[in-house]
Amino acid sequence: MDKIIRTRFAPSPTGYMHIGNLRTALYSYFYAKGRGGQFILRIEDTDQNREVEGSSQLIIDTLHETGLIYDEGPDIGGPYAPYVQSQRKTGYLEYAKQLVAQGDAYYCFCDKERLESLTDENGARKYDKHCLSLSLEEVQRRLANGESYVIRQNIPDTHEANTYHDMVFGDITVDSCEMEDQILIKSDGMPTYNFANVIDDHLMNINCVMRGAEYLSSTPKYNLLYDAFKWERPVYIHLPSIMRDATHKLSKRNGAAGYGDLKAKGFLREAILNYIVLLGWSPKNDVEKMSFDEMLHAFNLEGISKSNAIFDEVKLRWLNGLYIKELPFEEFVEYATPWLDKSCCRGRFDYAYLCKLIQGRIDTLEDIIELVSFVDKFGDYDLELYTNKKQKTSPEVAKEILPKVLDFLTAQTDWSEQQLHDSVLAFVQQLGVKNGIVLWPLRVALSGLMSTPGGATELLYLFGKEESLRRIRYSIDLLNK
RNA sequence: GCCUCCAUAGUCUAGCGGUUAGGACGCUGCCCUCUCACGGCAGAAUCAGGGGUUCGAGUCCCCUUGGAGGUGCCA
Repeated sequence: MDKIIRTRFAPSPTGYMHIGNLRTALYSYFYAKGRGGQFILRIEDTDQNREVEGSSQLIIDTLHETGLIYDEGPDIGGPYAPYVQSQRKTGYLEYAKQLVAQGDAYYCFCDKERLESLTDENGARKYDKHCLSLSLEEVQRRLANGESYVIRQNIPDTHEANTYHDMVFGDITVDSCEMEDQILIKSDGMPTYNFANVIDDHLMNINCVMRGAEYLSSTPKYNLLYDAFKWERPVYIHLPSIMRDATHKLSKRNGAAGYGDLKAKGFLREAILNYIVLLGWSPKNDVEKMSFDEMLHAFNLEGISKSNAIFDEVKLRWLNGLYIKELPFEEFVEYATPWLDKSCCRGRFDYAYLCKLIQGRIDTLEDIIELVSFVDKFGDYDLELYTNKKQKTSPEVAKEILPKVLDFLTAQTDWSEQQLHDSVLAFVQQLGVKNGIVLWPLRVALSGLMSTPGGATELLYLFGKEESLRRIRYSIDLLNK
């Protein structure tokens, strides 16, 4: 019987939820949950200097918001609690000591200066196993002296091929000589990521490790650790990076690299998740728009790409636009309201009607602000706007038509949307001209713009009778100047 | 420098020895239309280069080139 899959998402609390990390979490969640497995959250905060206040909560909140519900984690506990590495401190040193006793690790007292002297002309440095030769007595003596120390992994310096199988990249082989005797326990007593990671994954029964490809070449070192403890190695799934462009990783410094940044720019949760699941994975059936559930069931390892993917906000916008258009109207109004409050329409006009006009015309919620700004752009405008070849209109035509329209509208009592539409069209028919002859000049007269979200009759309704008539009169004056 | 990995249009990708190299974003054109947008249709655009292997290579191998990652008391 296959054992159940246990994956973990193990971010370090560095301040924000990077899109790449979110994708790793998504894949891990889908992989486990799509196969009846478990998904665990563990905070890797062994570097106390880099920890950013509040990050852990941000991670937890984002996971909740995106529906990546973990079975065990810092806030909900679980059978292997605690799920914050800094709180698990006690065990690591003991495990390291076990390795020392076995000869798989050793105490090192080298200071920074000596370490730096080992740096070669390329800036690379490989520890020379200097302290490996220290006698047991000397180590005891220096330890008793309270000298500062670290514990290093003892990796054979003979040429040995270390091979493991990665589910995405296939077999990876690294020569022992290429691996440095990495530090397991830092001088502050904390384990390094490299060590804590292995210990905790084993202790927490993690049998499937999904993470960024930056660990591809250091994984053999972790495997040596698993072997030294005689623990079973997990299944490895390394993921390619998400890039800003061909040569730069997506990062905080260059634009919207965080989930929160994207939300702030008016992207919807569903669209963000849908887009990033496709960045590096393909269902291979040409389907792109998928619900969370569909992604969960479709996700598989075969579809994971080996090469880095460039984050394309333009395509995200397209997908986001799709999601916005499909939003039930009431829901869209809810999403749009805060943005309308931030726009020049704040507190003016019928929000629901505005929403009706804009829902199909935006890709992000942020677009609302610009799209809706047309209401305030009315003023002196270029009369050439009345010239439209296709509609066969010109300033002259407008000058002739507009007063008639004004009279007609002034007499119009029913200002409901439907009535407005019907009676304006009936009026046009009565004049015996084509729709464009009236509608184009009217729309320009109402907006002073080349294009608007909504046509003439829609603008009439949006602005209301008083404002509409005011604008038309203004435009007639402008034409007569 | 050394090590590991990657390489199909501008971008995300399908392809797993025989295809008119498929889809999507973006772009261009047309249609629809009270403008814009939506929608519909059509189009331009890709196997990094060079060697092999094979009857046959985008697919397998090697080299070159380009790129990413690693080479931390960061994760």
